[in-house]
Amino acid sequence: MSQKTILVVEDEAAIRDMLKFTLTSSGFWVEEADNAEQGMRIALEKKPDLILLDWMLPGISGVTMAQKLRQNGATENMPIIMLTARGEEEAQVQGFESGVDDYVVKPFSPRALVARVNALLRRQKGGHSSENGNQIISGRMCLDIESHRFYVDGDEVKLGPTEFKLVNFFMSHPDRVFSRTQLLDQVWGINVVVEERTVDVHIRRLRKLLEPINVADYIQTIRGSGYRFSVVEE
Amino acid sequence: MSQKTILVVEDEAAIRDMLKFTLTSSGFWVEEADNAEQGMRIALEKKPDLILLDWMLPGISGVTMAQKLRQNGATENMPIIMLTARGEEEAQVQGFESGVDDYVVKPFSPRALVARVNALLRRQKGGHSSENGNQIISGRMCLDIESHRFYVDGDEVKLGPTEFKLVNFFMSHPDRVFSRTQLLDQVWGINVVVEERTVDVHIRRLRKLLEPINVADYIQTIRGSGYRFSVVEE
DNA sequence: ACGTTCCGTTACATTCCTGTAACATTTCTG
DNA sequence: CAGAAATGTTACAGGAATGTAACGGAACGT
Repeated sequence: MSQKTILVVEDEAAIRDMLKFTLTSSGFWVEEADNAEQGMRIALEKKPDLILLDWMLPGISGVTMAQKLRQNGATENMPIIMLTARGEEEAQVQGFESGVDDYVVKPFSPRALVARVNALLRRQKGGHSSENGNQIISGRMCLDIESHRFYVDGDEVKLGPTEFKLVNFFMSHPDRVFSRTQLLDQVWGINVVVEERTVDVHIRRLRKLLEPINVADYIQTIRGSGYRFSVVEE
Repeated sequence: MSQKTILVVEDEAAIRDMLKFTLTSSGFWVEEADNAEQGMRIALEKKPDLILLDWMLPGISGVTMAQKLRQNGATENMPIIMLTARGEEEAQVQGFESGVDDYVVKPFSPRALVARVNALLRRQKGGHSSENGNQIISGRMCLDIESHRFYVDGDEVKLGPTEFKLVNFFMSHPDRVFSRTQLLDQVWGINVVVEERTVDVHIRRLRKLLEPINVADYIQTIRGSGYRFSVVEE
């Protein structure tokens, strides 16, 4: 499989260098741009496999650029990860509306970022780790959407309907904290009204299933914020 | 393995470009047509490995084209994936014509589409279940399409018309979950309007036939999602 | 016309899952 | 350390999803 190209659009040189170092060490080829215009040009020329896009850019903002990317047929399906500064909660919502696939809040750990990048690339197509396009592989776990099966270390683990949806959502969005409300919206669906604590119970049920195989700590509690699924050790 | 050719028949240029980009990035060679006549011509000339066909086309519709493809000996067994819009899906009595191998509802994620394309191409070559001529062999079962007979461990099991179609569909699409609606579309046909629970009853009848020979658990219930045919043990 | 076979529907039985509440435990805060 | 807040944990009742059987009718051949 060929080397993946990642386009980094970020005006701060320090962060850009850090990103380049992190991604290069992980085996990616990195293209750089410090503003949206240059970013667009490189996106069209080099056709990167993924774009890391800063939310705040001088001139044309990251959101606007994301929208332009989505409108152009050639760049329409490029995975985009948005970089946002802390405290821009509204920005994140708006980011999703503009068709961004994921976002990362600064400051972030390099490992977490790489995990997110890999997850997104995996969703994009077959990817390095999986041959089959419709399965998500995360650490020792593997989720096959089509056959509706879940494996840990190659052995199947039976999941109930909600458990399956939860795992599916978590594995598609690794290393990111979700509040109970967000989980209810994403997994249960909007317009479904249930107690927030219901989430806890289902997390518990999932953990209980994963305990015997020692993968329960993939699901982490972020006190005061919600839950996070992560392949990275605590 | 040689490069696979995929014919895209789609009138909207934007979607066509997006498809071409997506498929090309995944290593396919793409032929394009913006109407059914041109599509038919290319299908006959280039003999693509797979056809992506829009449901709504100016002039001759995608459905009609699919039927014509099926009637022509040269194009008879080309895999077809139908693209349908959400609105049309409901208007045209959700689902699609039999004769189509798979369908994708717009808007779709490029990743999902590539996954479907790969799955279909894999199936064509005989992936999981081996198709020798007009026989499908799966585990202890063998379905002979020509003679319209069904064998388990070499002994014939008599199947009714619907049971035969069900088994045929399941054995052609192993290890994949289908909702009741999908099964109705695929096995009963698009324009047949029956209760969803009818599927359950026929699954029951099929299981009852397979019980005496202990192969009933090839058909598995995925609570909340539908049914799945699989050679794998429960 | 008669019997057979198959189909779709319905009604009822059963299984399994879910949401909630109640209580236990941990973590935070002053 | 005490109290509060957040989360872990368990049990249970109700309900949704599915299994199952029986009925009436349509299609078909005899």
